[in-house]
This record gives sequence, structure tokens and C-alpha cells, in this order.
Amino acid sequence: MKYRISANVIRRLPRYLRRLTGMERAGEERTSSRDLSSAMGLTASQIRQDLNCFGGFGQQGYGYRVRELREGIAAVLGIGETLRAVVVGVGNLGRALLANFRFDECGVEVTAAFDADPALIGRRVSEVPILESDALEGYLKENPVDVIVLTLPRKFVKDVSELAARNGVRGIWNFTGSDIDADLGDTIVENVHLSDSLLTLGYYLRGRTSENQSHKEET
Amino acid sequence: MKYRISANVIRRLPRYLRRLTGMERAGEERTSSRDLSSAMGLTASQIRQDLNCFGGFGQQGYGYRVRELREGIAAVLGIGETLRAVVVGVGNLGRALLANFRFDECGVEVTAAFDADPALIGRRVSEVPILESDALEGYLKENPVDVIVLTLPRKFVKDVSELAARNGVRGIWNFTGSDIDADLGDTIVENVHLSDSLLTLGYYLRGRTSENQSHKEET
DNA sequence: TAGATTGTTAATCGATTAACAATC
DNA sequence: TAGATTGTTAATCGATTAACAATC
Repeated sequence: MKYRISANVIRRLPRYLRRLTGMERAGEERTSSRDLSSAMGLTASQIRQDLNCFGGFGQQGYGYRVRELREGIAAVLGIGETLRAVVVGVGNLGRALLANFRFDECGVEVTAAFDADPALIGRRVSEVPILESDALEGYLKENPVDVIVLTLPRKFVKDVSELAARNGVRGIWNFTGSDIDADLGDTIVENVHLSDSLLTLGYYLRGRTSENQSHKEET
Repeated sequence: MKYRISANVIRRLPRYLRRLTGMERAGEERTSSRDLSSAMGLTASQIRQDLNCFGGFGQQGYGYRVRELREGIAAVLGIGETLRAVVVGVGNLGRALLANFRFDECGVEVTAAFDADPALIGRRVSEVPILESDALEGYLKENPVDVIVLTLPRKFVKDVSELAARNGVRGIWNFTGSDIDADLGDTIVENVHLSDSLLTLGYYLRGRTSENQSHKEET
């Protein structure tokens, strides 16, 4: 087991997990670094290195048991230990996440959502109650909340982030598209910058015309 | 100007762009690698290296003109050359993107959206007309479409992707959460795997309890 | 001119790949 | 046993950082 796992490795774990979950659903019981390698576009060597950061999931001469490996990675990611989250901003995007995103598969439970629109207050989306946004601070003080999901307009980002960090929130999943420029102590921000993703795609597409590059990438 | 620009550099360009756009709005005219460095959490050295992949935006002894640099990066990303896109799937997420996402700022124009729900056909979201999903192939044949935005249920992903690739679509912006396992020729897939992002955040949050690591990251 | 900051080369560091002994 | 594939060490490659001459 390595001293410190690099962020590159961590960011590949969800991909392994996804692949393995798919294999398990398809009834595959056994795999190998070579097998995963061809399916995922990584080298077999890298896969073995990655998996070995967390101890021996495999068996020499045999490979890996799909289920065991999936469970192992899920455990490393800590999916079994549920995190509590609230969604702040129930516009189209907040609703899209509440309605369609499988928080549970990430080991996250959404306990409430907040919005300023009186028409939404008291309603529920996928069981989750929508509360008045003024009630957020009180809610955070009364309930254990690990993560806030920011799906509100940019102008509120700074205040809400600081409020959350002050009230025990340790992680911010930020969909606002703006970077959070605030003093949050050791609260972690994970940005989902959709424009970064689209701009990157655009770069490679436009490059095609003149240079005809080849590329396949992951966000 | 370097022979081949690494993906790492390309993925930082949108961040530079975002920062510079903010500075420009705030009326700042001048900056330097050191200035950007402290604001963005990169080393000044790396910033100079990155920017130099695309030629001399700066001026010795002075630094960079914010506007000039922003325009330069926007040009590298090709934002001026508009790409045509269609959104396939007008559920919550499709609507969220159509209603709130600034495609224009990425140099992308959405010309149509497609859905199977008869109740939606003929309506518009942010000017964009919603068409019958059966009409997609015909539309692609008649109109130049560079990118499809996939915001539909997973089970349709494979067929729609292949159909698109066959009909001249060069890029797929994939929000379905599943990897696209299909023969797409040289069509580029850019995945937005939200679960990867949340799982990564979760990993670092849970790690906190036992190890108290420090971390700040970007998707 | 003196001070500042780039562009760029060289040094370091870390991540990926290759190789192979261990072993199932 | 022979064949396969891991775990792991060593080699390579690339990315980041440091240093500094060029020059505004």
C-alpha cells in the first residue's frame, strides 16, 4: 500500500467501478488487467499499478474476480459510508439531478433541497422536500450535512458557500460554472465546469479540419 | 510553438479563459504569470510554459494584457468558429442545458432538440425547437451538425451515437453516465460523468476523518 | 538606467510503461 | 507440470518546476 495515492489514480477509480459494474451485470465473473486494458484504453501495466495501490485484489495466474474487485474499489471510494447532502437551487438543473441522478450509487443521500421560489416550497422531487432557502442555515445547524450541491445562480455562490463552510459542510459539489473564490477553511470544492468540457471537445473537433488528430478523452 | 500540445495543457485553457474573462469584467487590464499563479493555484512557471505553447502573448518586463491574452486563448480554443449542435433528449437535464447553459460562450450554436415525448414536440426551449426524435436522422442529413448533446436514457445511447456518427456528427457530448461502447469511427466523445466527480469528492471527504488530508481539485 | 517579467533551456520530479520473478 | 497473470521493481517518458538570459 502506497504512502500517498495520486489524484490521477483516484480519478480513475470511478471508471474502473463503472466498467466492473457493467461486467457484473453482464454476468462476467472473471477478468484480467489485459481484459480491462483493451476495454478501457489503458495499459494492462497501469491497471495493475493502480489496483495495487490498495492491496492485492488479484490472484496470480488467474486475474481478478469481477465482484470482489468491484466491491474492493467501492470500499476504497467509501461508498458504503453514506454522506448526507442537500441541493441548493431547484431550477432545471437541480431538478434534473434530484430526478435522475443516482446519488445512492455514489453513497450519498439527499435529505433536502432549498429554493427561493415560493411556488416550489413544500413540494417534493423524488421524495426530497423543497424548503425555503432562508431556512438553509438553520437546517445545517440542526442536521448533519456533509455536502452541498450548488445548482443556483452565480451571484449567490459566495455567500452560500461561506455559510455552508461555517456550518460544518465539508464538501461542495459546484455546478454554477464559476470558481468559488471564498475562504472556506478546509472544505473541499469539486467543480463541474461544463464549459471546460465543451470547450475541450470543441478544441479537438476544430483541430480536425487542419491537422486530423486522433483523440478520445474522459472528463 | 510546440509540436504537439498535451491534453493537460488543453484542459487548463478553459480555466485560464474563465479567470481572464472575470478579470476583464472587473476592469483589470494587466496581469502576470505570478498574479495568475496565486489566483489559480498553479506555479507561475507552469503558466508561462502553458501560454508559450501558443506563442508569445506576453511582454517581457510587463506581463500580459488581460484582453489580448483572453482573446488569444479564445482563438486557440477556436471559439470564433461556431460549431452546430443538437440536443438529443429534452428531459430535465436537456432542458437545464437549453435554458441555462451558455453554449454561445463556447462557440456553439444549438439549432434543434429532439425528444420522443409527443407533448414536447413543437415547443421551444430558449428559442430552440423541439422535434420528433424519429426526425433526427433526416435532420442530420439535411443540416450540418458538428456535435450532438446526449441527454437521453442510457438504452438509446448506442443507437443514437452510431446513427450520428454515420451522418457526419464529429463530436458527442455525453451526459448519459454510461460509456459509449460503439464503433464511431473518428467521432470524438467527451464524457460528462457526474458520478466520477461526486465519487472523487466523496473519496477525499471520507479520507478526512482518518487522515486529515488537504486537497483542492478541478473537474 | 534599474526593475520587472517574460520566453526558454535545464533540472527535477512523478507517472506510465516494460520487464520479470513469484505463484496460482 | 505448464501456462497464465499477478505484484512489484526498474526503465522510460513526459510534465512540472527552477533558473536565467533576453528584453521591455
